Amino acid sequence: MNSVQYAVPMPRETLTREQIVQAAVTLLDEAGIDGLSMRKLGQRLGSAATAMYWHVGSKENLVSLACDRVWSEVGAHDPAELGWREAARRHARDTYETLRGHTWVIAATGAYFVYGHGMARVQDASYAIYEAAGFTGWDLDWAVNAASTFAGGAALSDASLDPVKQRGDTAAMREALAEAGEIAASYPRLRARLEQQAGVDEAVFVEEKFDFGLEIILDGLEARLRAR
Amino acid sequence: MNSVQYAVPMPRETLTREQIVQAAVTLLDEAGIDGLSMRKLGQRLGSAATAMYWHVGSKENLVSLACDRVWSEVGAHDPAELGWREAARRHARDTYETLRGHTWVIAATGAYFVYGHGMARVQDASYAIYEAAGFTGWDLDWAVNAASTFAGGAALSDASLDPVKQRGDTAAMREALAEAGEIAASYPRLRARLEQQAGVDEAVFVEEKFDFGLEIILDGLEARLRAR
DNA sequence: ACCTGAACACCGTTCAAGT
DNA sequence: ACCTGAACACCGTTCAAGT
Repeated sequence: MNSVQYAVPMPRETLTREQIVQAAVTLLDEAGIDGLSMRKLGQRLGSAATAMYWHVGSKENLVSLACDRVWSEVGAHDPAELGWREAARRHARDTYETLRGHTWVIAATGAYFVYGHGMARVQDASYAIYEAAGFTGWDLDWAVNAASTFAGGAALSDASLDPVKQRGDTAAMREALAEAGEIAASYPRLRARLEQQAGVDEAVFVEEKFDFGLEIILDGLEARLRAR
Repeated sequence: MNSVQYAVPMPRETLTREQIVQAAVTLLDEAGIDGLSMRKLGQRLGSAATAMYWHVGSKENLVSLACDRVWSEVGAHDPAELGWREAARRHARDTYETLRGHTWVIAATGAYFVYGHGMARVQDASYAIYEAAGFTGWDLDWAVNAASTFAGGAALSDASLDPVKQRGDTAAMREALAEAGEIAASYPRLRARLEQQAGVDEAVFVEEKFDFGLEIILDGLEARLRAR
């Protein structure tokens, strides 16, 4: 009579670390770094908020895992096949695009300790590219750093607009934006540039801006190689 | 008999917006972005946490004001006096050093909308420098962007170690660091570089790394100017 | 092995009330 | 004009207890 002691666990599969991290990424993409809470995440997964602790240990670790999952999206670009400069170009663009799709990674990186295989693999790939270019020793570190710092900085620029996009419809936010515009307009050079930029397609603008900086850096690195 | 209706306000000066922002910067420097709370701040200032709302409106606005106070620390570097390249160099270094002293600005920039006169002044100064170099139109925007994106990216790199430094003494943190080391060591190129870098003075390392990247960018920009 | 619920010590913010 | 205290709706995390 009590052969079935409790609900059979058949249709209700057990929670997975992978599943939790995936849900966290989705929630972060939708609601930003402040939009993630263990309770909201639990609600989405249909379980208690505290169930997650068994799988991921802490919120910090969960965010770190989520970041690493994003880093894993960055593709591989073989310098032997493409030539180092083209591989470097694609690697940097790919990194930037990936971070742009998950801007909360920037805020997370500043607030939590983030490191994992995804990020390490991207770093290693970067070293492979600049090694193929001919850099060795400290110059190799510097070259890798110049390119990836620029990509990270570009992502930071984008991330700074994220809080606006996240709640752009509130009155307080519109007011803050208007105030920022007024401040910028009170500096002659900024006003002139804003007038020039008005009405330009932002997507194209951002793309060209990134490509210009990237080519500048690749030019500079190539000049260093020749100077040897 | 009731001529003194309540405590005379003589020695107890009134709270000031300036005072609150200053205390917030100090607290943020000490405890990082997660270390700031309205209650802790109120405690430091000897008043109720809710007293701050009258002066700064919200935590978001307070953080924005704190960031702008940091931006105000960046100095002015006159291209007419120093030459554009030296002015650009000092401007970028100054920006980087300032952000390095207040790494929470990076996390704050990703989580809140941050803009103010301090930041606008730094941008305007940057435009002045690259205008003096001879850049005009969109190239001027791109040149300003290349340099400041690199400085921001370098600050982001530093900020990523901030969570570790903030609570480096905990067992969980040491474990996380050791795990990160193990991960990196499993990639051949990263392991080789880590072995090379072991025992090098980190301060010098960081400085040289930044200078290399900066000169690369300035080289690249100068080449563009010549190509016209 | 995996999950729940209650509990704890925190948060940001609002608002009526005080001086 | 400026500040307090209580209150509200949230947090992350621990832990005993359940299945």
